[in-house]
Amino acid sequence: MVSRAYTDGAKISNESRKKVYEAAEKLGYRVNYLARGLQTRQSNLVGIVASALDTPFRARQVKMAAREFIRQGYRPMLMVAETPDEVEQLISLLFSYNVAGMLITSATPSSEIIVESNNLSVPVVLINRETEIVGPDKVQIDIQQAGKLAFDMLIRSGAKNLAVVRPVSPSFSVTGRSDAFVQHCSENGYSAQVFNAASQSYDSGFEVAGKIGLALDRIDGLFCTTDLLAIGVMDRLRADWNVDIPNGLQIVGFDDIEQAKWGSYQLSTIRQDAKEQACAAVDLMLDRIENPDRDPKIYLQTVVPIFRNTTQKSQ
Amino acid sequence: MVSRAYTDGAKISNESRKKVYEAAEKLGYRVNYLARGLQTRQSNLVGIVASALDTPFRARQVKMAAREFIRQGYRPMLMVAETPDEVEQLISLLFSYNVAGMLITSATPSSEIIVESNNLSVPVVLINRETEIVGPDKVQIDIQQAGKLAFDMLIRSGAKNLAVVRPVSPSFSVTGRSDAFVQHCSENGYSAQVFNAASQSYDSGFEVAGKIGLALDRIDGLFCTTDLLAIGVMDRLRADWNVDIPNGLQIVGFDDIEQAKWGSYQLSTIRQDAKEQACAAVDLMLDRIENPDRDPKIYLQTVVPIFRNTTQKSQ
DNA sequence: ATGAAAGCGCTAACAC
DNA sequence: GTGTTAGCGCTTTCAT
Repeated sequence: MVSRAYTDGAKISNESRKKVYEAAEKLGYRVNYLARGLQTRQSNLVGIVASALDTPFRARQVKMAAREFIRQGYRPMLMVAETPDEVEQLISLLFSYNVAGMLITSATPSSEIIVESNNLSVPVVLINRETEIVGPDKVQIDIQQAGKLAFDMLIRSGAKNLAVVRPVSPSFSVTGRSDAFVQHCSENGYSAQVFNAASQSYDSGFEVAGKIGLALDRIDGLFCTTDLLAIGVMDRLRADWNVDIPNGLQIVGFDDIEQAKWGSYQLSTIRQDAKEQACAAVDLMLDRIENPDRDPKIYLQTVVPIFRNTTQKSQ
Repeated sequence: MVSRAYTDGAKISNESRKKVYEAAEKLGYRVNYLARGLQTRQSNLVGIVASALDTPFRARQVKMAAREFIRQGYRPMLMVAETPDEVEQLISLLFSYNVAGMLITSATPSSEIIVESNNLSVPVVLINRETEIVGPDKVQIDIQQAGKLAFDMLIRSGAKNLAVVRPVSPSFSVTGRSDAFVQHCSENGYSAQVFNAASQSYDSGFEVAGKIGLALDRIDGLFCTTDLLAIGVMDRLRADWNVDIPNGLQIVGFDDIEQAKWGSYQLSTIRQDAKEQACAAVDLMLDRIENPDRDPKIYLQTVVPIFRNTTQKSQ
């Protein structure tokens, strides 16, 4: 009886429904969605597994994903995991909550856990992660395009001697765009010096800039694979080597985080749209929920050039 | 039988337990925590209601809270709300998921919803929000101490003519610390000019710096109520007025976000520890869950001075 | 349109 | 230590 009042399209008179609502109001009654889910055998809980949540790009990505999930009637549980081990554990936990799906934007989970998600048939979508295991849908930037774009931006702005800064630890998206850049350079008859940074962070950029400073006479165009790296590099290069950017060195970053616009940097960069990414990911998941047996899809995201003041005006 | 295998301290032989586990492994069985919660009438779901998740300080705060919840065996649902209306809606939603409690770090919810949470007896903890309604536990910075500290830092560094930048829209924590600063100035025989910024953001800082630039001859010490404001102010003041910081103007920020350390800023600031804040909040909530009838508590957080390069060395 | 009963996956309580 | 049963809050089905 009460149940029908809260079920759309159930057979109940408006009169009764109104009565139920009034009584509910008085008693502070709420439908228990968890119990409902038990019966209907579906859940509108989803999981978001993320690392480095306090990093500008990731924060934006997660915010957008959470909003979109909520907008679509799903409730995201937030799992923040830094290490691969943690990722595994938390994913495993999510299984026990009967999540309708999960979105992963952190370390890539191991193949076993992906297999498990296949068996339990909970949809997984990976953002900017690579894995050979089939099953999960994926949202990825077009790393080839990204590499080409970085090359084009620097060359068209007049740079001739190229270099790239990338984190040491391999990652589909970040070292991937570096590789694509290098490859594109050599295909076009340029060589690119590569600098390895410890991670993707500002600090790593600041640190590796020590090495870049030493090589300044052989470089006039630098692709930094994340904006944070770029900003760290800029700060160090200006402070310790008094480098004039863009006249002494041109820099292109990647991500287009909020800070790239800041007056001290005005970084020319390549934007990956966090909102588009997040929405694509939840769309894929919802689509998979409706249609569990379809083949895995990849949403390939196009990346766009943003010219600010760390590159020279192209003629 | 199966149930006992997964219940700590249940009467079951190790042998049986092992058998159950093995069978579970083979079948891919998982305990359904939602169903368990239905029976035990308790849930380890909690809600985190946050706005401006893509802002450095908030991102860190939410990350820490989520991690701490997970560590303690709770599962946070993330609700991102920008407007007060959204906050209400999402809180209301959370009630239907039988959350064990909720942590709010966004616009302050209206009193009705607080009353409702009291009635449903779901613990609420507010971070840096004020409300006259009793019920919720609170974690707050000590705004009096904050105001005094900002004053002391500037005065001890040799500033004589003080000013403060604050967002127009009143907020317990942010305009509160501004008010405390102004009050503390006047108690000590100083006057403080106040500049109103549109919001707490970098852009607002950048914008209001237009007005500050005009008043530069009457100011040598500036308290910016958030680091983002401070950074925006610095960028504009350097670019358009060529101000020498700290020799021409000393600046103290608030929060100690990651970017405050960056080479271009090296902002002297007042740190509120996001991790401490988050942990205090979840502690309060868990304590309230165990002891639902205790009186509301306030955790008053002490704030600490960080001297970098936007203030002069005190003698 | 309404009432009654069964059952979702689980635990608690009571027998043995 | 183990088997059985009732019931958490809900929806669904089958009567009425």
